[in-house]
Amino acid sequence: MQEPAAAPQAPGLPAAAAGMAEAPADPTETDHGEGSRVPSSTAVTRRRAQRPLGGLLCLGTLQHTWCALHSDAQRAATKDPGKTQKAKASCCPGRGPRSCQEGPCFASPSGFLGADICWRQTGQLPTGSHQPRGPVLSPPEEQLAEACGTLSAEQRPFREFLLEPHEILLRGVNLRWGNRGPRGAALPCSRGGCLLGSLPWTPLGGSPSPPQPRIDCGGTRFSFCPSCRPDLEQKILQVLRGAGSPVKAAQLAKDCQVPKKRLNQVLYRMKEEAKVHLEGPATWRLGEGQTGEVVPTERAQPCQAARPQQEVAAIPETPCPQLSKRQMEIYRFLEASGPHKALSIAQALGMRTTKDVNRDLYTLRDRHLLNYDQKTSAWAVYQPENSGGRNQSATVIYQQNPITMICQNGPYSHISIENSEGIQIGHGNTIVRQTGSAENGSAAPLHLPPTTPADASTQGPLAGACSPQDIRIEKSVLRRVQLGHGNEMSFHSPPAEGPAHSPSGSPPVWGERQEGDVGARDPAGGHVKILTRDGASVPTEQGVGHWGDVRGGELATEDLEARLGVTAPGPPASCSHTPLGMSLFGRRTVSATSASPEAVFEIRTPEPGPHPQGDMVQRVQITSCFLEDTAIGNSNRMTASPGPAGPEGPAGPGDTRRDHGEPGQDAAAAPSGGERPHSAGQAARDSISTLAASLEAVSLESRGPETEEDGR
Amino acid sequence: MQEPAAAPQAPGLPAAAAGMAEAPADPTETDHGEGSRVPSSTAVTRRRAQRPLGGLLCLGTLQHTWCALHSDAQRAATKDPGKTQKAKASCCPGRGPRSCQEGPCFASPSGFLGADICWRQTGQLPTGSHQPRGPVLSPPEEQLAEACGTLSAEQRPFREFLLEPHEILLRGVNLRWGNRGPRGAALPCSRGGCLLGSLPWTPLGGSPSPPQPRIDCGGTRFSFCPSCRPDLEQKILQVLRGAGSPVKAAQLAKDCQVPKKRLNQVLYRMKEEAKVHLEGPATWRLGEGQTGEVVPTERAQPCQAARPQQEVAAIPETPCPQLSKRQMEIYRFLEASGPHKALSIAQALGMRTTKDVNRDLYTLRDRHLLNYDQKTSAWAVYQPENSGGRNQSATVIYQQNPITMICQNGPYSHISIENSEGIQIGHGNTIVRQTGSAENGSAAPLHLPPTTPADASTQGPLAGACSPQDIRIEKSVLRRVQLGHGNEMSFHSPPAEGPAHSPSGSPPVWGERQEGDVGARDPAGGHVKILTRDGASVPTEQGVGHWGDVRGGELATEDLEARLGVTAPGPPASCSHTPLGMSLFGRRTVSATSASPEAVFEIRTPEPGPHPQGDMVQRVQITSCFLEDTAIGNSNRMTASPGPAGPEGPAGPGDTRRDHGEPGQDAAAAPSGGERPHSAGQAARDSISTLAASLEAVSLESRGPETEEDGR
DNA sequence: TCGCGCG
DNA sequence: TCGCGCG
Repeated sequence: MQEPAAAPQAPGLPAAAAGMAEAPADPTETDHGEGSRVPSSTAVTRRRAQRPLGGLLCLGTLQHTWCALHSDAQRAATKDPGKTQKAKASCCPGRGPRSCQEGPCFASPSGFLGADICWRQTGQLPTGSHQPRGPVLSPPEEQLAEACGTLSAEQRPFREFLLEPHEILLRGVNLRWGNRGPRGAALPCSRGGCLLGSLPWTPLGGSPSPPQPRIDCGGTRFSFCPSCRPDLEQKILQVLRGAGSPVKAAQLAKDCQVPKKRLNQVLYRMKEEAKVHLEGPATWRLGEGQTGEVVPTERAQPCQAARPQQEVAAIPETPCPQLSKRQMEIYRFLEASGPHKALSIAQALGMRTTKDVNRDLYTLRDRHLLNYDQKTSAWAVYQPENSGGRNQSATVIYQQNPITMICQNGPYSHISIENSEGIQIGHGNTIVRQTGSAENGSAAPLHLPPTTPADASTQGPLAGACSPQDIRIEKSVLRRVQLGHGNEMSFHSPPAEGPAHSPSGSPPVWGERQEGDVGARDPAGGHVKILTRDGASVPTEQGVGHWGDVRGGELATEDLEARLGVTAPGPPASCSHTPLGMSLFGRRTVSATSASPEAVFEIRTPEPGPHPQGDMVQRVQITSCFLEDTAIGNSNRMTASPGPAGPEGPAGPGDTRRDHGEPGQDAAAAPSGGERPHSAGQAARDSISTLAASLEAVSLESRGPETEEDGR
Repeated sequence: MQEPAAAPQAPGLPAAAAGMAEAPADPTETDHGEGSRVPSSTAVTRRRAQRPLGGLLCLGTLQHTWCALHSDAQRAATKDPGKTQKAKASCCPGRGPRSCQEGPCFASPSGFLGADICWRQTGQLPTGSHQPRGPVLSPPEEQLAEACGTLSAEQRPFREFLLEPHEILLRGVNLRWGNRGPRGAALPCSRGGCLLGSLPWTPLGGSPSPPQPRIDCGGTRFSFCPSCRPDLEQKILQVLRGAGSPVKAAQLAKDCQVPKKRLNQVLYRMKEEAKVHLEGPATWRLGEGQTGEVVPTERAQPCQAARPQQEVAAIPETPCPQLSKRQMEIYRFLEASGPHKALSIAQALGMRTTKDVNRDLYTLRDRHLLNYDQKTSAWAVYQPENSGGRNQSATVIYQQNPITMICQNGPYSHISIENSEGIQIGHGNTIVRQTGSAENGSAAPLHLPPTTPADASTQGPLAGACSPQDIRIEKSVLRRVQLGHGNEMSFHSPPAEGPAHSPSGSPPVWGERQEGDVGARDPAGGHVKILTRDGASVPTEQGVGHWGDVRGGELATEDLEARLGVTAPGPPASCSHTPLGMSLFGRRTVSATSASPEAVFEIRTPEPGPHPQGDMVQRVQITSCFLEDTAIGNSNRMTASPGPAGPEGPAGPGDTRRDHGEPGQDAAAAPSGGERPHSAGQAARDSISTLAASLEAVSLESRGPETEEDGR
């Protein structure tokens, strides 16, 4: 299931995506003067830039990414030490690009700050056996390196894949904050702030004349959101010192790169503190006692010195009035751990009574960052109900863990996933993984506890209780993914080797392709639409292809096809004029013209109400993905058993089979033979049939690019 | 083309939707004591409530509607009198609900102001022949009546269709401003301002203790957005007069119910004009020559007194279950009039002190319905900052004109359209309409000037210049619609009669249906996805039906089908197992189970850049629509010629054929025979072939509900 | 011109 | 304290 640690050069997908073990980076490539370990498992999570302006980033469209803790995961983690727990790591979470104007910036209690998901290990690791593919524990160095966008040797070929010009890599990057940096170098600031980064390949231009706090690492320089710069006071003093004579406010604002209003706010406060003196109208000089020592906030970081300043971020100046540290902690705690009463919050943050937090709680509520539920007396991160539709609550998963459980805790949640494995999206899902022994021993099984009856009871058809979903999956390798509600996943075998595991060959590149790129594989989807109740159609187009000859050889093409469930059930849909690809995955070489393959699953479950427009909609859009063991739908069940036939059978300690006496849709969807050990192919078919049953019917249609209809 | 004026009872669609001529309303139904003509052509445009709370409206999702001037239209109108010109009719255009906080409010040059699109005829009308189906010129009476939401006799049956509980009718209504009102009554103001209104079924309630400018009509009371009140100058003078002594600015702001900033803006301008004098710091008195006359601004409108409030819809007073009536009033007031301080709110709602409203205000804030700005002490409807990309700039078109030209001036503009006719969406489009004589003479041709070369020059493939579009069309009758960029529309025949023209039969109801609803027609779409370049697929599902036996008989089913373009070009896509419906329209009777038919066109045009994900996307979603003469795509051309063979040929004075020497996609898309007169069917095919050519290929796939694939 | 920080 | 309109 995991790459040999000794095969660092092995191409393929980014390690985290492919579930590879970390490989030592090529020193010539990754030595940034840091000596910090560059994680080869950097699974870069992106959110597409809403609107590129002139080919450059349009920061105005970015949104903060955030993620909420899956309550089940939390519960499980509470019960079972040794589980990974998703920690909160958000910069102005849940708010838009303008949020820095008003909103707070957060740092995690541990000092981490960023937009992606951190993982925190609670309890003990599985003894010795745990070998994270991603930085499960997010070691500071790795975290930083990842945030810097450093690519390891084997990742470098995928840079175009990982980071494309029109896409945003990170909004708030995950940089440690107030902790020790690489090699123990102190990072510039200890206070919360908004840290934004430019990407190496998307220089926003502008010469970095005024020195500003930044962190350079791996060719990427991250700049503070100027208005948030926690060192503004120091910066002012520095400028005044350097000038030697009074400085006009306008000039100060320029030098400090903050709006004049924000500058004045600080200046006048400093004036009260006699740190500066208002020499004349809008003219400032140092206060009387102010002379000497420069607070070392702007020293270049170690990695910076060694590296030319190639990339300078021209980040718009946006004021960012900050929350207090306490408020940030509260917010982040609630964000990560769900609703809590005031007392619990206080205690969780090391305080004693509600008085210690109430003021902050209400302040946060007044700013619409928290919500207070009178019924339960619980405080929770406020999630706007209407969220402006789907795009609001975009959840970008920084896949660092082999198994991600995502709970969409708001209506119209939007999840964007790449290169994940073992994913369940929906409500009431359970996942049981009995990983067989990996090929080379570098990967150790990660045991998740068996599904408890309580868990199983939540898995019924949840149409009424579920909220619309908008899920986009792009350019990803997904293994063992379940989308929908009430799914159940149980696999006991390592996933078949996909392109990510290819020990040789070219990396998959989904961007622009060069012809003759022999050996490159382009997993291509198609336009797919699946509807329940009203029937289902799964059209695809020319992008559909096959990765049939998978290197691992474990799965035949048919198996792969079956796993998506587009062919297995019933008579296969076919259209007369298409080079029909019945599989959404499989390896093949495609031409450069096969851009924008896309698959959209739209699962509509009409609500009980009278109006059809009230349908619960689950929209799943899959683009250029490699899918394996994927179930899309409601109340599905996935059981991928043997594989390399580990000692534990599918009905082993982690047996999670559903109660087949359960009436209704679920029972119908559950194949009778689901529990028996199967061959890999058989297991795949089972999983797929479950899917298909739930979806009622699936059909596929596709056209080839060469089939042109000229409109006459 | 239009209903006989003598058949007012004729059901069918709302008149504007069907292009009906106005029919005299049944006096017993429509006599509101006004004598003002009630336009039967009120096409109600709605925006669906983002999230109903408890099945009721969630007002928190409302947004201002806005529209920006189409530069091309403006330019053309400047050159060519006689053209309809889209007047700038924006309330704080391009800005959100909070825009009134900061931005100016605009009035159209002609004095129209509102959130919807106003039309202004420049030049001369076609002599005598002009009989608007909608108020082409937006006559004041109609404009006002429509804004009031009055429904005519024949519209009343469709009220449920027009106004559904979960949907918002209007955010900002289109009321004339500074022009004469119904029966020539002067409307309050002559300057730009923001006029927002509540609807009859959502009375603002409360007694208007502090007299404020408003317009009452048809049971609806419209209140000025105080901050925008165009009579602020008069109000200031009035207050200063009444005071007799200098007045502090703070007091003035209170009395005038405007923020001090806005007050000062006016005051200092008036000071320049010597109308007021700055007596001391923030202390004002009348200017030297200022004494006397009061401008009559606040008289109630005539229609209020005489009109019984029969049209009050059965919408609960409190849209949100837990909100009190008072809270609703507060919310709606702030929603309509922008941020206000508590005192202003209290006064606006007929109370006296902040104590009267503070409790509700804070309650609403705690529920994240309102926001309190400490800096300004202002309360405002809380709008989450990032409200999610696309939905932010929602443009709701209040269709009042047979021809609407919409320019999406922002990225990710979202347009929601219903029951329109002659629509072009995109950039650089032109529309030429040579309506032939209608069947009953009630409809007269509306001549639009021929396309100027300058216009045509803007119609090239505009992929690079266009921004993504997200267009949803629901439950609409669309005739002569072009979606895309650079389209050209030219039709010389009246549209075929659709369901809207049915002289008998039931009105189309797209909501819940009762079985046995014989004669009712349910235009059903399907899931459609059209892609360019990468090929195109048009899957539909069982909702696809036929309106084949159109009453007018002018168009055969095939023609209708062809006009959508799913069948005409190339070999029709077909799948083996489907009761394939190749037409997205056509009349048929459907069962109650055929909910949620939907058509989604997604037109991707890869940007010049190397990466396909940077594609410009035009997403068009069509649900339950009757489509006719519809072109979707880029740089298409529509020419629907003869019909009742009017004297003007298709190449008449309005000849707008494109330059076929134009290279590239456009030329390819233009059929060679496009300029010759055709039979209706041929013309339709032409239009469709153009579409299809531009779309490269279209395929269709669909499944019937009875075809079940059980997943094995 | 402008100083503006303002709550 | 506050005058603030400011672009």
